[in-house]
Amino acid sequence: MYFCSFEKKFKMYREYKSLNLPRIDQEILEFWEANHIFEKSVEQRPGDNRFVFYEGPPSANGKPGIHHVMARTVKDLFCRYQSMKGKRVERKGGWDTHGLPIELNVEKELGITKEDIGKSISVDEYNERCRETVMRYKDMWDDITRKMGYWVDLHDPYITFKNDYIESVWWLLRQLYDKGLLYKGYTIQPYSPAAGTGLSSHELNLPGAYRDITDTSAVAQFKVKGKADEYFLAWTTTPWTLPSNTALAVGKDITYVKVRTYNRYTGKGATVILAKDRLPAYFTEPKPELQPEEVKASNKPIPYLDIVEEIKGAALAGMEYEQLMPYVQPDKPAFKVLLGDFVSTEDGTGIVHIAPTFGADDFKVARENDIPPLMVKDELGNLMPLVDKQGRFVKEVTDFAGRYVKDYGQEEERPVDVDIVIKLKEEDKLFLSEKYVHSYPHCWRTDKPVLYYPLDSWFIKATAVKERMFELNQAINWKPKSTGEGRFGKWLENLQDWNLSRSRYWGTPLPIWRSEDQKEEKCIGSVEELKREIENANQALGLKQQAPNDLHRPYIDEVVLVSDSGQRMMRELDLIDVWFDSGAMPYAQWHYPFENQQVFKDNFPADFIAEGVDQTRGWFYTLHAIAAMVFDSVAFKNVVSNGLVLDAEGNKMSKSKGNVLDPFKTIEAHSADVTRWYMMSNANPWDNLKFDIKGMEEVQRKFFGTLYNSYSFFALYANIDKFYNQEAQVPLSERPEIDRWIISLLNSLVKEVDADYADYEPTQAARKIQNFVNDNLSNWYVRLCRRRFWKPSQQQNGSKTAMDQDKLAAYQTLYECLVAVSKLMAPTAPFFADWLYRNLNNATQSESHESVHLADFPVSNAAVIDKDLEQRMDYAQRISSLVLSLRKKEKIRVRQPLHKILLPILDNHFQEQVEGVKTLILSEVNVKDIEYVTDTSGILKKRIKPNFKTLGRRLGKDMKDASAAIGALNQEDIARIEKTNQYLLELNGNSYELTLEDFEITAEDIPGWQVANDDNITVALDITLDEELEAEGMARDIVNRIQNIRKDKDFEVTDKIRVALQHDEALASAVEQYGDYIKAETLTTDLQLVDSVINGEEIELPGEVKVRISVERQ
RNA sequence: AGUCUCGUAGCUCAGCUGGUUAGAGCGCUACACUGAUAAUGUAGAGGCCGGCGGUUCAAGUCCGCCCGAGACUACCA
Repeated sequence: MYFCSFEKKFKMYREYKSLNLPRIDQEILEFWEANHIFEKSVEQRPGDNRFVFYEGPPSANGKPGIHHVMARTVKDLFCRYQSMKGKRVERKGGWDTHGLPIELNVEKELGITKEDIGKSISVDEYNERCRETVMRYKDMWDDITRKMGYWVDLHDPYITFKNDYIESVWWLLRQLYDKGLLYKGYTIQPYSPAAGTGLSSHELNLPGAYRDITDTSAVAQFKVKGKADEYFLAWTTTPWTLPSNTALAVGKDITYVKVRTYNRYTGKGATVILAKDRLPAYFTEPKPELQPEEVKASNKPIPYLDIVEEIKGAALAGMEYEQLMPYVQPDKPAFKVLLGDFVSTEDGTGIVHIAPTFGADDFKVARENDIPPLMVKDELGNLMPLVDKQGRFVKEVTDFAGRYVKDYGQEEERPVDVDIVIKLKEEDKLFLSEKYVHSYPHCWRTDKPVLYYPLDSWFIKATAVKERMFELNQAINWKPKSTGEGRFGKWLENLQDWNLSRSRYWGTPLPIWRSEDQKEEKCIGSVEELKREIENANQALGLKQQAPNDLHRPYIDEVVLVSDSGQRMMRELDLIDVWFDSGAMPYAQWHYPFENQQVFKDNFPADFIAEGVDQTRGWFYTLHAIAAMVFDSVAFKNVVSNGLVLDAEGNKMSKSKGNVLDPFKTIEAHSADVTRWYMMSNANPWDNLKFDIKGMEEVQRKFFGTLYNSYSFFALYANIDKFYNQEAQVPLSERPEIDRWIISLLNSLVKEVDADYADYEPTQAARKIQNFVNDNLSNWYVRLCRRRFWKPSQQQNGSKTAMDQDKLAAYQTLYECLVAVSKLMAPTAPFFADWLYRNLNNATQSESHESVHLADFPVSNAAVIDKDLEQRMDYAQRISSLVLSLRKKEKIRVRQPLHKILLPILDNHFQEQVEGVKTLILSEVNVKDIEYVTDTSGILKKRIKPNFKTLGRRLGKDMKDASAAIGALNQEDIARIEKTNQYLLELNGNSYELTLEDFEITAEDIPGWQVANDDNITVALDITLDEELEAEGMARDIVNRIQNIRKDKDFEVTDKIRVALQHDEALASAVEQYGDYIKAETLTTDLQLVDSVINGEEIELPGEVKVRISVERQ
């Protein structure tokens, strides 16, 4: 692979035909693996200086997508950075292996539904299938992990279905249980009567779950207690819940009115109460003479007699009313008006009917106000709501007993809602009934409507530690901040208890056993305890049970324990929410507290985690909640939540749209580094990324291409000159301005990039590196210094060619920059960075690290940062740019030297600064001199503007006029202000004393010259030519043509040549005066002007001169 | 429905605590350069800074409302 080595100690710098990034990926990957670079990068750092990272476990049940590359780039980058900063960064991998998606997957593959489990397939068979499925794509995940360069330890990952893991989870649950934070309660959950199962919100969010259906809505009249003909009006889209009504809710600040009118169905007089804002929805206008006939049976708003009273909702609270449909009596006082913050006046009447058994809000507000739900006892004596689990009314609701409350395919004359409405109408309890179209959730499996139904569940009383969680969150550094304060903070403020229960099969079983009468229970916190309890039970109940080898269902369900009073206890059949599994990883990954107590202590809490924003209420929350509740601690100190990866059009990538990008193909085609760099540099990781291949190509060309070019350039000449960084460093003070400049910039860059990485700002870091490489290193430093590298070293003592100091300085400077850049970019583009570093360092052996990832992050040297110098070079760049634009305007080629630049100067410092970079500017733009034009010359035309910042505050309203007045000042005024440093501004009767700093004065023009401006710099160019300049210009053109020929003929850069040039008047003085120059530039040993050139080629020179020239290798 | 993010040139993005010609890169067009050459430089065209209203001497920037895109959470009479 390496070229011949002529000095044994050094290898040459590797040179390439072209940049092939995917091959670099491959080569470096092999190198890392063969030499265990990842392991070394961890182990070489001391254990008492850790940076703790938690890997959020992916599920290997699905294939990795491009968004995973995004999330993992963020993770990898900061870990690599901290590694280079000297931290020991262990990264234990993990797999999330439980949960509904896995079960659904298996069911789909087996073509079964949940009901089949335990019937057509046994639970252990089913779980076995889940266990197999779970790791289905593990190889693919491992592969993408390698290929994208994500360093994570996959040899010993934590796996959530392992017994040890489950045991730690049990231990955590036991801690919560002991703190009284675990309880069983019932709550209103989506429930599918047709499928006989509760549904998770995940299932409700499946596409197609919400569909528009037409329901019969009713506005019912609830009779106010103790008043004749006075009613609360409440609207419902589910009349079947009216028999279960036990309360009404109003808004505290909503204004209600009492309206006298007639019932449209019965014609009876009625005073109805509703929100004032909702009046127009039901009534037209007051009509004191209104007759009952006028309102008859219209579905439209009706007139009313008058408004009797206005009342705030707060004043209604506590009022009682008569039960609307008295089938079942409550066991406690009910039928009261409550205050609910969810009440709005957007639709309905502003009064909400409350059926605590069939609505989440209803349930909550009723419980808070101690209003009972309406329940009956089933045949076993258990309480149940007025609708059974099949979705039918219980027998106690006599009129409708046995009827389905929604459409479950039953055949009937009318929906039960309609019959209820008819009954209310007959009883003078109906104000209005209408058809109503709304979106309603359906069970994705049976396609039938879902009911909100009270179900038993186990909860974690998260609300009890809400404040503490909020407090702890204040200490977490969120990226971006808004996710922590907004999304996460708000979530914590409105925290609900955590519903842990899942009635499923493949998950961590809830370790709670209950006696049959439900009065005694035990929570098991370890396998050992389980064994002990089994032993007890065996003795007490005469059983021969053994602790199961697998803690999953169904084996664990078979375990019978015994209560303190000697009753049999069976396990509560629930599994726990998989999110608890992942939130438990800080402990369970180490099998804490059963093993690894010290390891855990060393690794808790995490310094850093990162996942997608969608994990805010997922993993981020569960980590936080468990740490807060069990350890009264944060689980992580810094968290980066990255946004989504969208397609180029900004659509979410989804399989159904077919716009999913295969991460393998992307990486194979464009390399991991381009993918990573593109993702980090294009937008902040927390913003959504519109993933566009064109953007990737741009990154490849602009950044990697340029950096590669810079390296190739360096390698080409360093090999020729045998520069292996062995010489003593040329002191900075002895290096040219431009070297000191790039070194200064480099050190500024190091400082800023270091700070950006430390602050979890990868985009800032990437952009700064990119900017440095493209604009400063390549387009300025290398471009301007090219000839320093290829000019021949000065002969010393006639024989020995030692590199002269200027050339050496150039090599040392460029080398230093390239090595530093490789280190700065290493966290983000680990492959290319290592390739670059190793190409450099393998040749020079200057550092002992075999990989850039084992090196230390560069340290900025404040002593070499020279802001004045940086500004100087900025002037040089801008002035050069202006001169070039003038040349272009005047159509004068750059090879034609010119006499001078005129540069107006406004202060001495500016002149000093420009003087420092004068030679640079002159050679860049091919001009002989700079002439500074000062004020005193009197030829400058100046422009004056107010300084809005200083004046704005003082002048206030007069600012506008001041701006006009100041703009109108003439050259003499400006001169006077500059001289006296004061100006009295009279405006609108006010006078203001202004000083120089209240103005911005710029030189704008030099009358009679072509000028160009850039902000506060103005440049003019002297374009007059004389013979000598023309001769020099011609000489340069001749050099140029000879160089082209050299290149056409594929001469080596070092080949010496002989040149014969056909004589022409136009060339004569050029060759005469600049012959030596031409020879030196082109490595010509012999330059002849001859009458005719037989061989060779024709060249064209300025002035339409055509001559023949012959160029021969010596 | 609520919460949060985003909306600036054809595309991707900068625009700090409000300060007066709104920037960069890419793309496009033209020109130049040619010992980094499947590179490089210069110039040009291209913007009611999503809309409306407000605060202010001054708004891309602050506030309110609306529209659009997206995410999450919830599902409501």
